[in-house]
Amino acid sequence: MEKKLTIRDIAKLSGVSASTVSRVLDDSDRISAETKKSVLEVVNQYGYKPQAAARNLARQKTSAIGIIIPQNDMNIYSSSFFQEALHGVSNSLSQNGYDVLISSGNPTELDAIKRLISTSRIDGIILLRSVVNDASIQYLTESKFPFVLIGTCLENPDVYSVDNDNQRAAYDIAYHMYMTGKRKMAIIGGTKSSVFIQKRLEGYEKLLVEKGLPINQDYIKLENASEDYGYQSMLELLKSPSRPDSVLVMDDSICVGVMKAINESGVKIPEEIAVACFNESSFTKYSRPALTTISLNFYDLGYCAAKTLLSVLNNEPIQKGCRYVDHLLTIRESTVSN
Amino acid sequence: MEKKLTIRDIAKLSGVSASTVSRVLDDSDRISAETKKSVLEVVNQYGYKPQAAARNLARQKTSAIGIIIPQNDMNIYSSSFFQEALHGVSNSLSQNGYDVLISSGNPTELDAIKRLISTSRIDGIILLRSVVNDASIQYLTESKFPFVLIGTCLENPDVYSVDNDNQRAAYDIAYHMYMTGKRKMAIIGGTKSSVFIQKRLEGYEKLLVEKGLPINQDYIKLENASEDYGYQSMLELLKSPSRPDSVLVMDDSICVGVMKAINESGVKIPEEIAVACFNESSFTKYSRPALTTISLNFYDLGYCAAKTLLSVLNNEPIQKGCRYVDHLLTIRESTVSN
DNA sequence: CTTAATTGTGCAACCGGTTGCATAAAGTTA
DNA sequence: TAACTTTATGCAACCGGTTGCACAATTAAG
Repeated sequence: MEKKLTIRDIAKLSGVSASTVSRVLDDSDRISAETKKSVLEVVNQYGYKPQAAARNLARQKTSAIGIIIPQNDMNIYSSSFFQEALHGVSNSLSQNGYDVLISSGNPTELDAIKRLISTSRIDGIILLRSVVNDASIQYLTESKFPFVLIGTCLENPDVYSVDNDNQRAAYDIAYHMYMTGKRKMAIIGGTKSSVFIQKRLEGYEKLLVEKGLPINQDYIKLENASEDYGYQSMLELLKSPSRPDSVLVMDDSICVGVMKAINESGVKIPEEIAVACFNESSFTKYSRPALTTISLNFYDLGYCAAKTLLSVLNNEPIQKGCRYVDHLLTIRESTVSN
Repeated sequence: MEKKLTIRDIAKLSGVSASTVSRVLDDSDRISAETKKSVLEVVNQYGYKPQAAARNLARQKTSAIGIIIPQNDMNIYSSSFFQEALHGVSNSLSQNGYDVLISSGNPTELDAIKRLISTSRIDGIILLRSVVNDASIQYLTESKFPFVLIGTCLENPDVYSVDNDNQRAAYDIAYHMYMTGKRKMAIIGGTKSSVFIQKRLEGYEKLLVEKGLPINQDYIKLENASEDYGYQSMLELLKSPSRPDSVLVMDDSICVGVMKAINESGVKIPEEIAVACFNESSFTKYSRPALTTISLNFYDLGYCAAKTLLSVLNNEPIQKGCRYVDHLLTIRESTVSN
C-alpha cells in the first residue's frame, strides 16, 4: 500500500488551495469551470478519495447508518429476508455515499444501539421488527434519534416505517381462491396477537364480505404458529361436516403440518382443497404439489426503508407514518389444476 | 439529543487535561491510580464515549472491517449461512471495539472493495468464497490489504482462510453409514471442479479405503448440482444391478430430487437405502423421513475468521494459511430406523 | 544535601478534511 | 475613471480525539 495522498497533496499538484479542492469535490458553484476541470483531472489521475474519518469529523456526521442482525427467531420471515433486505438497504445508501454498519444485538439489541449511537458512529438506524413495542423503539423515540422500522407499521405517526401490506396480501390470495371457484376458505396459523396476523385476517374477511360470503368462525384457526398446530387444525377441518374447499396458511413452516394432514387423509389438492401459504421457501417450491405462495419483496423493503431514512436525515419533507411495498403472488399447482 | 460532551469537557469536569483523559481511557500505565479513578467516575457519570471519527482520524485507523453481502448464487450454502457467519464476525469484532461495515457488491464486488479501501473506511476485509481465484482476491493480495477468506482454503499459504473441513465432514458421514451396516455407498451431486467437492470425495474414498471397501466409479455421480441431476442419478442407481444401500448427497436442494426418485420407486428409507446430505434446511427437517445432515457451523466460521483478521491487524504471530472449524452431524430417520 | 532517575501530567502539534470570512480580480454602472 | 457588485479563491480556524516531548514533583542514589 503506497502512501495515501491528502487533499493538500492534490491542492499542490493542481496549483490551488486545499479549500478549492474540497469545493471542487463538493461541486460547489463558487468554483470556475476551468478550475474544476483541471482539479478533477488531477484527482482522477491519482485516484484521490477523501478520507472518511477526516470528512466525518469535519462535517460532524458519519455518513453511516446501523442495522442490528436479527436473531433467527424472526420465524415469520423466510431466511433470505435479512440478506435481501440488506441488499436493498445497501444499494440505496451507497448511491448516496452512506455506509451500512451492522452489529449483532450483543448482549442485547438495545445495548448494541446505544453503543453505536454513543460513539457517534451512525447518523440513523434501521430496525427489523415483528413486534410493536419494545425497548429499542422506545429508546430511539425518546432520544429522537432518526430511525426507520421495517416489518411493522406503528400506530404512532411520528415513527417512520416500511412494511408489506399484509391486509392486501391476504385479500389478494383470497381473491385468487375465489376466482378459481372456491367459496369455503379457511385460514390457519399464527396468533391474533400479532399485528400482521390481524391485518391478514382483515384482508381475508374483507374479501368474504365483498363477495357476500359468510364469515365462518370455524374456518378461522389462529391460535398458534407451530407445524403441529397446522397439522391438528387441518385434521379438524377435514373431519368437519362442512369441510372447507380452500385454506390460507400464514407461514410455510405451518404449512408443512397442513400438507401432512391433507396427504394422510388422501384428499386431492387442489380439486378438493386448494392450499396457499405465506412465505416462499425450499419447502413451498419443492413440495408436491408445489405451493402457491405470497412472497414479500424483501429487497424493496430494505430499499424503501433506506430511502425513507435518507429523506429524514436530509430533512426533506416526507410523508410520516407507514408506507407499503408490493408483494408477489406466485401461483403454483396447489391452487390451480393443470 | 442533548449536546455531545467532548474529551475537553470531561477534562475540565475532572480537573485534568484532555491528554490525561485520553490516557485514562486507554488505560495507560503512566497515569496514577487516583487520577484514573476520579476521571473514570466523571466519564461514567456523563456516559462519555470518544467520538469514533475523531479517534479514527488521530489514530489513522478505522477500527472497522468490511464484508460484501453475497449474492444468493452461493447455493452451496444454506440460506442462513450469511446471517450466522455475520453474527460470529460481529460478536468477535465488537468485543475488540471494531465495527462491521457491509456493502452489496455493487456494481461488482471488486468495485465495492475498492470503494471501501480508497476512502479508508476499513482496516481489513472478510470475504465469503466458494471459488479459488477471482478478481477480488487477486486485487487484495497484490495491494497487500489485510483480508481473510471464509469458505475456501487457498493453496497460497500467504492468504489467511477459514473453512469447514469438507474432507473430514464427508468422512464422518460415511463413517456413520458404515457403522449402521451400510457397505455400498454412493455419492451424488456437485461437480469435481469445485474444491470443496473434491475434498468431500477424498473423505469418502478415505473411509472406503480404511474399511477395505472397493471404490466403485458407478457410485460416484459428480457432474452437476441441480435437483434434476439428483433425480436422474438416483433413478439410475436404483435401476442398477448393484444398487447402493446408502447415498451421500452434496446439498439439500439436490437431495430433493434424490428423495423424489426414491419415493417414486417405493424403496424403503433407511432399511433399503439410507440417505444423508450436506446442509440443513427446512426441507431436510420437514422431509418424511427427516434427513440426516452434516451442517456446517457458520457462526464459528465467522467468529474464527474475525479473530484471525484481528491477529493480522495487530501483527500478532499467527499460523498462516488455512484453519478449520468443526461441523455437526445431525442423525435423523433417513439413516437410522427407529 | 545535591544530583540523578523515575513518575505523572500538560502543552501543543497533528490527523485530513470543511467552511466562514476576507480579499483580489473581473465586470457593471454612472 | 471612480465606486460598486459579483465572482473566484485562499487563509486560517475548527471538528475531537491522540501522542511526542517538556517539565514539575517525587523518590532514589551518591
